[in-house]
Amino acid sequence: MRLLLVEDDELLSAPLRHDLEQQGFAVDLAKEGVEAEFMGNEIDYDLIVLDLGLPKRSGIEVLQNWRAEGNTTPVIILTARDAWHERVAGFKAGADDYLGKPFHVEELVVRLQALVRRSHDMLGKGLQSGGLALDEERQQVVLPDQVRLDLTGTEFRLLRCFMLNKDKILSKTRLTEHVYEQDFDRDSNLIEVYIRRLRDKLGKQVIETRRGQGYIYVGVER
Amino acid sequence: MRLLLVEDDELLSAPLRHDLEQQGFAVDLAKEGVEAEFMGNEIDYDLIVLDLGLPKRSGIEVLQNWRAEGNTTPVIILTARDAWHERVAGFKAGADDYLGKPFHVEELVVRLQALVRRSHDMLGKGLQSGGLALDEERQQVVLPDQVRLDLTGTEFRLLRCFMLNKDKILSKTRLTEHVYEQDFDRDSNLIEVYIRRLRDKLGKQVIETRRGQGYIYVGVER
DNA sequence: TGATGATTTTCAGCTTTATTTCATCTCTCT
DNA sequence: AGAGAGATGAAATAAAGCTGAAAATCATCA
Repeated sequence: MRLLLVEDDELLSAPLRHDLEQQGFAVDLAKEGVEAEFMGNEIDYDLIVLDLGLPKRSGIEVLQNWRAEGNTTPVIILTARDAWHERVAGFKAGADDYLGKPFHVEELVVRLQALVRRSHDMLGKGLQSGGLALDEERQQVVLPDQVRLDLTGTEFRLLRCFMLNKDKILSKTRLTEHVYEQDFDRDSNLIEVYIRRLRDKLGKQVIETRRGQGYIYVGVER
Repeated sequence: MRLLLVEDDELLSAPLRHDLEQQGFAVDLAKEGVEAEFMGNEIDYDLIVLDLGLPKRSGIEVLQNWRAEGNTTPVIILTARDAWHERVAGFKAGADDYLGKPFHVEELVVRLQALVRRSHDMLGKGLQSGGLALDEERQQVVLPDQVRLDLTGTEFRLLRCFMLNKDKILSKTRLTEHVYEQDFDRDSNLIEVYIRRLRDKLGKQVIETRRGQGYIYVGVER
């Protein structure tokens, strides 16, 4: 899955790139508009993540030029959380989706996967893993017997993180980083509390404890 | 933009499907009448392209059954160039447009886009969703028992937005964008106020709250 | 134009729910 | 047994949403 990331801010692009690669994308990085336009046209990407607000050439313009060239690669744009006009302009220019900054990497990944699925016409619902399915639309988890449970925002993000990393150990710090924006390192047992809530809702065995290392999502057994 | 293509001739459907997908439609294919009828009723398509002259069940019959079910998805029918009687029958059965075979794909795409626009902008006859119907003329909502309620302009726009997106979470910002043009003062509880008014008129359960996410229209229960 | 009624918008206090903290308990490893 | 890591339940805090009423706006018509 080849992806072009257009982002001028190194502070943002470096970790983002890392996370996306973690998720299995082959990431190319373009740091400014002209370069982005060239790469987007030359290479056949599966996806493009475009940060609006580039220095030289505006992201909108780059996108317009791609579309004018007949390039139909799915594009998701990143905008400031409240820049409504940018989004509209983005859609008009041919964007397929947008995401407001700041965002959780998981959220971006989910949107990207949705875009890929859409563009491949592989209609499918949400993320499925270990016998559970996530319904992003309604922020619910679907159990094997089709029963749906409501989750709170934090519970949902945490569970998504687990489901994206089934059978992998996730340290508490890693989980904290993914569930909460940015830093956040207060010494608190938040993760423990939410692990408990998830276990209450999904069953105790779904998330195992690896003492001293973290937690691991093993899914529900049949 | 989700589209159902009902076409039994593989030689025609395969390239057509490809072209439509190229144009940005998510295409589902039904190869014969019974299947088509089922899919059209189960899935909430934006458009249906229906080839008359299916083997088992006639396309006309399928269309009639959809309409009988209250399904108002825009339907464009494909007929032989000279079969004017089929066209008449098609319109009587509730088709929104027709196209004679053979045709250029571009022509079909243009008609489809026009149809979408028409159905989204004006919804001429009346949108039906979740047991409620809208009377655009009189700006009223029609309850399952045929009782009519007057709505104010804002209430009406808001409800229409919900009915077009049944069972989907709509965030307050998204709703604001639909109900009010352009940008808008962000910190105001207008949406909450109008949600309340709608609930007062339609019943509390019709619109559910997904705290932190938005609202979701689930229709009236039977 | 100015009065009237309808509709839209604002506001402040209230209720509900989610998040976070905290104190205490339990387990496991040495 | 003791120390560290995690679990648990309850309580405090902070958000998000709800509500009723009043103020502002708009439309209509005499």
